[in-house]
Amino acid sequence: MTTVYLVDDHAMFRAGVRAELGGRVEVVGEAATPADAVAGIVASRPQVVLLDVHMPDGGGLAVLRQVGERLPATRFLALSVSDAAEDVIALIRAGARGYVTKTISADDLADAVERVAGGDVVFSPLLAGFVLDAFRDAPAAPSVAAAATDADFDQLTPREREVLRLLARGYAYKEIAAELFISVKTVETHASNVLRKLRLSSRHQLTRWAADRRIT
Amino acid sequence: MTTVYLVDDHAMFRAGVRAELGGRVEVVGEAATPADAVAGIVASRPQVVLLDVHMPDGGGLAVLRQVGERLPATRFLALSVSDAAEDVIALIRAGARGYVTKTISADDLADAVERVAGGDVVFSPLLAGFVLDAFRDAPAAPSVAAAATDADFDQLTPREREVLRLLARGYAYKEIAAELFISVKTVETHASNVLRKLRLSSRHQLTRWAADRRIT
DNA sequence: CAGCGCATCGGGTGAACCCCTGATTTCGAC
DNA sequence: GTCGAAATCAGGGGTTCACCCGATGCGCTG
Repeated sequence: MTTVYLVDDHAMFRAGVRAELGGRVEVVGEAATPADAVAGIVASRPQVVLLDVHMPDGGGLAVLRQVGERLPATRFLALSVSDAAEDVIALIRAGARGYVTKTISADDLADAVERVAGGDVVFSPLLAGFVLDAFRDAPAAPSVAAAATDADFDQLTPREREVLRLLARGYAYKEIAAELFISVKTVETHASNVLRKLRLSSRHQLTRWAADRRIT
Repeated sequence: MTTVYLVDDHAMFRAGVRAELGGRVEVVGEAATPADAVAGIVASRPQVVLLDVHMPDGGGLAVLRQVGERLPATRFLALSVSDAAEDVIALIRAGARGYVTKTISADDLADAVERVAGGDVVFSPLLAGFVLDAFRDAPAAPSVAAAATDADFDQLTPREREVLRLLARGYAYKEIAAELFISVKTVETHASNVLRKLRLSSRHQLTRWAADRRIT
C-alpha cells in the first residue's frame, strides 16, 4: 500500500483525508506546520507527501524546498483550495509532481496519490490547460508577474508597508495622501519604491500579490 | 444530541467533520452546493447548519438568505478559511450565529456547535476583536466603496463578465482587446459598464473585489 | 561632521484609465 | 415589423499611474 504523509494546517481536513483514504493508502504521519512537516517526513520516509499550499510560515513551498533536497525520492502532490496560476507554477517549479484542488473527490484523490507514487504527474483537469500555457514559454497571456517573494517584503520600510496596505485595498493615490496626511507626490514615491522592491510592475499585480497574502 | 447539517464544497473536508464530530453531534445531512443545501436543510430541519463561506453559486451567504427566511429557528455557524473582515461581517449581518475558521480543532468545533445550538454566539478569538470594531461605528476610512454585492454581479451581461475576468487578472485594456478580438474602445465601454453595475470607481477596487471573491 | 537611510515634496512625460455622447448591427421578443 | 437589449466602435476630454529627474530635512552611525 502506498505510504502517504499529510501536511495541512486544518485538522479537520486532515481527518477527512485520513477517513476517506484510509482503505486505499497508508497514512504514516501528518503535520500542521512546515517545520513539523519537514521533521516528520524525514523521519517517516513516505512515498508521497500530500501538501497543502497555503499555510503559515511559508506554506507548502517551504516544505518542498527543504525536504526536496534531502529526500529527492519523495514525491509531492500539492493539494490546495487555490487554482491560481502563480500557486500552481510555483509548486511545480519547486518540484511537485502534481497539483489538485480540494474540490476533488475521495476516489479521485486516492487515484491521484497512487499515480504520483507510481511516477505519474497529475493535474486537476481545469489546471492542465494553463500549466501547459505557462511552460510553453512566451505567455500568450501578458504580464504574468515575476512573483515577488516574502524576502522582498522584508525590505520595505514601515511607511512603505503602510502605503502598500492602502494600495492593496484599492485606494487612489489621492485618497492615500489624504489618509496619511502627506502629498500625492510622496505617495507616488512610496508606491514606486514598493513596486520596485517587490519586483512588480503595476498596481494590479500588487493587489493580487497582497490578496494572496491576506494583506488587508 | 445536537443535529447538524453540513455545507461545504470540499467532500474531503465534510468527511473530516463527520469523522471527528461523529461522536458528539448527529450529522443529519450534507451538501456541496447552495442549491442542494437549501433543499436538504428544509427537508432535514437541523438545529445547526455548519456553513462554508466560499462556495460556487453565491457561497454560504446564498444559503443563509434563502433558508433564514423559511426556517428562522435554524442556527448557522459559519466555517471558513477566510478571516477577512468583509466575509465575517457579511455573514453575521445575514444572520449567522457564529464564525470560526477552519484552523479550528475538532474539540473546539464540537464545543462551538453545541454552544450555537444552545443559543450562544461563537467567534474564533482572533475574530472577536475586529467584529466589535466593525460594529462600533463607521470605518473612518475614505471612499470605502459601497461594497458591491453578488446581486450586482448578476446584472452583468456575458460579455461584461468576460471582460471582468480579464480585468481582474490585471490585463490592460489593450491586451483585453487583443485577447477578445475587439477594439480598445469596446473594452472601455464594457469596463465602464462593469464598474457602474458593481458600484465601484476604479479598476483597482475591481481587482480587489475580484480577488476577495476568488474570481480569476 | 560626513555619510546614509528614510520620509517628504516638486516638475514633467507618456501611457493607461474613466466617462460622456453618439452611432451601427444583430438578435430575439412582443 | 417594431422595440429593446447586447455588442460593437469612434471622438474627445479629464484623471490617474508609473517613472524619470531633482531637492530638502531628519536622525543615526562611524
